[in-house]
Amino acid sequence: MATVTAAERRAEAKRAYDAYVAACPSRKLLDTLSDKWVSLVLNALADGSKRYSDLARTIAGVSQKMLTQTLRGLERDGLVTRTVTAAVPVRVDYRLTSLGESLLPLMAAIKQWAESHIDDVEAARLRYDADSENSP
Amino acid sequence: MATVTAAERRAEAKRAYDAYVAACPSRKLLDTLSDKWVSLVLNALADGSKRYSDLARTIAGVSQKMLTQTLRGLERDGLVTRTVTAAVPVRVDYRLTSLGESLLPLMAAIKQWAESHIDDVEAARLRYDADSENSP
DNA sequence: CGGGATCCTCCCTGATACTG
DNA sequence: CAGTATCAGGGAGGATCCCG
Repeated sequence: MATVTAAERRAEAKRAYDAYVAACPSRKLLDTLSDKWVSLVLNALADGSKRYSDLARTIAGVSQKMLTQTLRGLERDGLVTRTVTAAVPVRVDYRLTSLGESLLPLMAAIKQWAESHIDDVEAARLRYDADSENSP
Repeated sequence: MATVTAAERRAEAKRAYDAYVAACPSRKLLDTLSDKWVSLVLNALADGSKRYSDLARTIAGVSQKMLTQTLRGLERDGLVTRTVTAAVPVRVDYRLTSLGESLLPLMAAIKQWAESHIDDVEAARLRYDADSENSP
């Protein structure tokens, strides 16, 4: 890589995806990944396929509308597969694709970080709010 | 309201934070971390402190309202520090705290994943949309 | 059981203007 | 420069009803 001209570097920089650019597709993808329901759904599918009702039970507080909407988006983006088993009653299973599984460790890490650092954050909030009372 | 026994309360207290529970503080923290601006701001502060205007320039498309609001939230949660330098004109610098730095690798990984897998996702979308045209 | 369709309500967000 | 204040609109998201 010794002979990389400045022009080549400029061309590369121009071509590479950059999530800081508002119009860049990767920025929009980052926006969708930064959805509260996406991270929870992906984590919920960590250990194999789950039925729709299983997901709804695991992720407390999600409305069926948002769950369906989130799953549709993930399916469209190739992160989960949707399998309908014709039976009575109908059975629908969701499972991570290999692409989804490549993302899972990152989402799991975020979720875990939130659960293990919430104490630090709440302590910081108390300090911040206490300071705010004295200034105005 | 159901009666909650002392044993139940003890069991609840003993249980670790679980982001799947809607009322759990860690769930709310996960929600704030799952904010499109939060991930971008944290990434923008990766290599040292930055001024307000630097951040606004780095993160294309953010309104000053949302940037300020996001920074205030991050400051309150103890993820960034805000330093005002009395001068003309005023200078305000933002920097990650150690807590914020512990989160940075995770956010950077997400951003990088988005930039490197956007092609796969767009391909999946084309396939999904193509299939949808044949069914209705 | 697993949604689709509808309605309705905030709040997120984007301009715009002003200040220290 | 680094915000604060205010207003308006648009879409995200919840609740409800219904169907295959």
